[in-house]
Amino acid sequence: MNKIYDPHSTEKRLYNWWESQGYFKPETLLDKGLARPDGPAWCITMPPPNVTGALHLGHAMVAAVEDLMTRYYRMRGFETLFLPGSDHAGIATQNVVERELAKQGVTRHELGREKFVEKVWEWKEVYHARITDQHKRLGVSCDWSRERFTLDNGLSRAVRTAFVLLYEKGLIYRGAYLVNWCPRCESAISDLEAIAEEHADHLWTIRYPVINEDWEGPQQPWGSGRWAEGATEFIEMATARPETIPGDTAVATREDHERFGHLIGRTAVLPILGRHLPILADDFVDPEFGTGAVKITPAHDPDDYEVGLRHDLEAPTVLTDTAEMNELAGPYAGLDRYEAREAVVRDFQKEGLLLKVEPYQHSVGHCQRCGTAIEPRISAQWFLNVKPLAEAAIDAVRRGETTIIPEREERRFFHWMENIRPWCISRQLWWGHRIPVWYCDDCGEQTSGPNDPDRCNHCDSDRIHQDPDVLDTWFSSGLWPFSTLGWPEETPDFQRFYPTDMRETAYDILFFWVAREMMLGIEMTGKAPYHTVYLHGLVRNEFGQKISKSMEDIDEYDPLNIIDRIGADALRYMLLTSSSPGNDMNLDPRRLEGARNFGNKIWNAARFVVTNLEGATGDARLAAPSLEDRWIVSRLNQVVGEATDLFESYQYGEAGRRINDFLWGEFCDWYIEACKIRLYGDDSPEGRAARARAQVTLVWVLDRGLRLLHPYMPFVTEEIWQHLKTAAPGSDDWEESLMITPWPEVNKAQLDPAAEADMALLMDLIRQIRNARAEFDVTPGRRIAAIIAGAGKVEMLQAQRELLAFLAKLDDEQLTLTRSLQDKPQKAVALVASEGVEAYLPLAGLVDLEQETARLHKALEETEKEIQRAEGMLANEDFVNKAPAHIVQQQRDRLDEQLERRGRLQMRLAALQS
RNA sequence: GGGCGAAUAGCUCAGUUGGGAGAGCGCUUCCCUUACAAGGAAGAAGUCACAGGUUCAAGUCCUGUUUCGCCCA
Repeated sequence: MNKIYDPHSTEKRLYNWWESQGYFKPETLLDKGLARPDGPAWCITMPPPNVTGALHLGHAMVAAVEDLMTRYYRMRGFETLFLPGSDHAGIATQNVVERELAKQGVTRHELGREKFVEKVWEWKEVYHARITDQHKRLGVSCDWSRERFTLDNGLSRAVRTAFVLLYEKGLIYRGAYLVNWCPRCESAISDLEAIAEEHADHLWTIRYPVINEDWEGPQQPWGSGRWAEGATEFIEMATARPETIPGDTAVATREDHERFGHLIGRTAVLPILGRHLPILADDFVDPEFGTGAVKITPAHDPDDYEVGLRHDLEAPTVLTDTAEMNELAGPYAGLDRYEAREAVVRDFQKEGLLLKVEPYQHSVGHCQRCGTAIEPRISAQWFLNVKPLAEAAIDAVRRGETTIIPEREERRFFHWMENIRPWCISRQLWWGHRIPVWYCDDCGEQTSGPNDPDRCNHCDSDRIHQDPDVLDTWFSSGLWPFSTLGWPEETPDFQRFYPTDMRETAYDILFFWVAREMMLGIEMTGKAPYHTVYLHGLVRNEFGQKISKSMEDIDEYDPLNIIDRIGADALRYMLLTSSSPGNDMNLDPRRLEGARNFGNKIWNAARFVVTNLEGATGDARLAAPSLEDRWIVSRLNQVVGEATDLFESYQYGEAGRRINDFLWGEFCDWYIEACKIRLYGDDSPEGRAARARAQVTLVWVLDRGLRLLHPYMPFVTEEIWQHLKTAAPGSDDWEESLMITPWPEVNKAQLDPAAEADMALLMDLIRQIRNARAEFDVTPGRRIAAIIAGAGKVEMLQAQRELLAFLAKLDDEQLTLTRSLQDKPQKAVALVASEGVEAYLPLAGLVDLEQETARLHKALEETEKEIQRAEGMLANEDFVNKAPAHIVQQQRDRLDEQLERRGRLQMRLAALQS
């Protein structure tokens, strides 16, 4: 084994080996008897990444958490399936490919639908392969033989089946409603995909003339400057969107409006076009906003759309698919929406109808994928009435069929679900699942069904054509937990693994995806698709900024670069232990190094163990376990119990830190050091027996420690474990690989409180001696004399004499161990441990009386503080009466110990001063 | 406007039925001791944002405030 662990020479080799051995496949677990067909199964489907580009740290987080879970359940003996796949990501992928084409000066329309879709498939093949490779670099143990893609035949069949079922139930319907329209994508998008962004704009106050006895309408053409000549009454309103004026069909105010209320029922004249507009009363008008009157443009504003429905208004659409003014916009036809805005304002000014311009901050919806300002627009689209599905999903979470972690996300889930609106599922795109509905050119009716029809179901005409649009990507993603398992077929996988166990993803797609999976899962299968939703936070950079492709140091945050630099294990460990569920993480490169160092530390611990196994027989029976053996075995069992409990409650960060603390802080820092006595001991029969005992225990503890760490750092632990397996005697019955080795279980018989207490005392004593050595500037290597009064612990100390001398660097020949001391050495450092144990270090020539006195005073002060604290609590009757007995007892014990300690320190001080 | 989260050591973060404040990095001193300098030994460092309250006991529970961030409308 090399002195430094090298991930580069390890990771790919191990991954290929694991995969070639079939360890990622549930069948292999059954074949090897590691899981049973009648035993528990565990299944998670991977959130399918988009085939648009490369994986980022968010994906690395997904991979790390899900693979951790998977490896844990696999080791626990579940028939485990981590099912991978990717998403065609309709609008996102289409955009990316369109941008590529634009570089060559080609549009998709020039290419045509068929050719364009071919191009997208080419793109998909390249990036899909890349993403798969990247996932493998992260070490994910998913079953690639079951990999799925949302446009696969099987999944397309699931989409078709789901659509037809919902269509036949009447939950999917087509109609013309106001939708969010992206004029760049030339497609409708759902409410969730319209991202509201604050925008610095203007608010224009304008006025429309009102017909009265003086004025019956414009006599001069628009643009003459005399259009409103003669008008004597006006209604004023504020608008941020003057370009939509040609679409106005009413003006609204409130009945109680001071200036305009009396105009209700009268008729205003729409500038530009001269259309007659009723002046309406509607409570939606905010009297505080603008002038207290608003223009109503039902086809281009959500609020106005509602007003239009209430008052049965016409809703002329004045913008084209690409947000240019159409022929209904009169003189502005052909202008882009922003050019039109300027032109309209200019003309209003000219006609004396513009009253005021103010800066105005408001939020504008933008297309999630291309950032273009969306245009609310009336359009014929397909909708899914999700209301009843949402109710079932809410119910499933309320009943606890599905639990969301962290819990607060359940409240967000409920809030969104309770206010859900019909989901616009059609997209005017070319990349995706084509809507399985055919229109009849003769009777105009629709035909849909599981298979492509030849004829109209209604009039039997063969003159039918399919809807050109495709479905929202999230419609197919929403079927993911069961479509990937074979649904709608009752496949063995579906029967075995559905409902799945876990949905793990970032909280920012709770609505986009989890909500849809819940709704569609329950609707299609009658069961919630998983019993647990675990949501992790977003990965940000060191300064809390969202990591985006435009950042200068973006390469620093590329998971592949990080893996190249320090290995996948370090990245995984850092991601898994640096935050808690649902909370964002600021990635700190220093933590990455810490994680790498941890892996290297364990590597070197293993190197020590392995290199000290030469000549090992594996027969420990000839020597009894030492104190440190009993201690480390007891501690290992404790940690196994804690880690398992933490895993079961999804506290992976805490579990990872506990495992680290144990391996580094106890196994490496104390146990390995203690073992050196026996490993480097003599070759007598007793020496050999003791060595064998140490070797067996080292292997046993390291083996189990590696199992605990494996889900976090799969590569380095497997590599170490293989070395250990090769070197350790009696390892013939080990599994071939750590990843299929059982998760350790607590053996209560191995818990040894007495050994833990004795070891704690020894460690305390050793630390105090080391501390004194440092304080009195003892040369690090020098062995010093010591006199130890062991009181009731003298036999134990006697037995651990060698250990004590070795770890505290005491000179064995000058080490005196007695029960009690009559003549205490004057020129010596005095140390007080628990259980009445005292130690004196006669550091000839080094101990300054003054310094020692000061040191003792400081120790005394600390003890006094402790005593006051405990006495204060125990003097409080309420505490003694109301606190649980064990807490009170704890304080009493603490007080006794400190009182005893104080007594000894005082005696020592008195002795020094006499 | 409504909701949620965060505020703990110089930095990045843990802290789960309420019971003596933790880690990594950084800092100070010492050590290339035959597992590991990506290391070892010892140490310094926090009014747990602020103000109230509940409780024998509050970083932890409740109320309010401030600052930052997110979600929804």
